Amino acid sequence: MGRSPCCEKAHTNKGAWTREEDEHLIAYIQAHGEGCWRTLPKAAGLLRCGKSCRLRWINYLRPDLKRGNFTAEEDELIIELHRIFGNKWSLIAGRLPGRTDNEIKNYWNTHIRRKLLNRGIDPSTHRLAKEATSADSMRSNSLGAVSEQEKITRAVKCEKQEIQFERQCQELNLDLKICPPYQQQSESLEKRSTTVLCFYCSLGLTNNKECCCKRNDRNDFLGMKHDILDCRS
DNA sequence: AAGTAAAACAACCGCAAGGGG
DNA sequence: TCCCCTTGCGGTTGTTTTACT
Repeated sequence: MGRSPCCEKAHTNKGAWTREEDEHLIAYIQAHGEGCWRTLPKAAGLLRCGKSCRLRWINYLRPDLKRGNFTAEEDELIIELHRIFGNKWSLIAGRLPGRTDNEIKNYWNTHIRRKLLNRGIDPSTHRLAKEATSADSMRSNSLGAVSEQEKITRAVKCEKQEIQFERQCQELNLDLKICPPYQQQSESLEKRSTTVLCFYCSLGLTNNKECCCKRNDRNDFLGMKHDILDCRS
């Protein structure tokens, strides 16, 4: 006795959704809201698995989705967020209104990866490919015919590179606590909530010289307002 | 115009987390 | 506390579209 399958595979459709199925799903969710995905297909008269319905709704049918090409600013934002979060597509999607994790993931794999590679940047580490290669080889090479003194020298060099990288990360404000980072006590919430962030401040690059918003509050890390991390804003 | 390769997009699958009984 | 169920996530695969020869 294992757990029951998520759906009766013999009686469910697979593959591309038809217009009719889309209409059924939209109509049902508009009437009843998003609820139990497991029971939804039957209730909506769909021969689909609940997971499939959920995916279809979230990725393509939701009314708040933004279709169309990614802008250059969205590109850069995705790159910065990926540097912070890694392959946490849902977290990244949470900072890009109207975009889904699946959409971003596909876009990353088909466009941005290549774009970074063309820039000589390793997409997985966000470091210069040469730099990453030499750092890695320095680590792996330690078994070769290298003197103890040389090993120490290389280790120190590696350490320095890592410290430098960490400093760069710190500039991004990686404090991922639920509460926002340090805030000036004198600021009022009203004032903060109406401030529009520039691209750099929205990423937590609070001291970036490219900052153009010149606002007083530079602590609304990734759009966190009023002490709440709104991942699906 | 036809065939092929590459790119882009859509959907599925398996797993893990969290909640409730 | 444990077990089961549901949901959500990330990786992967399959299909369609576009570009090129």
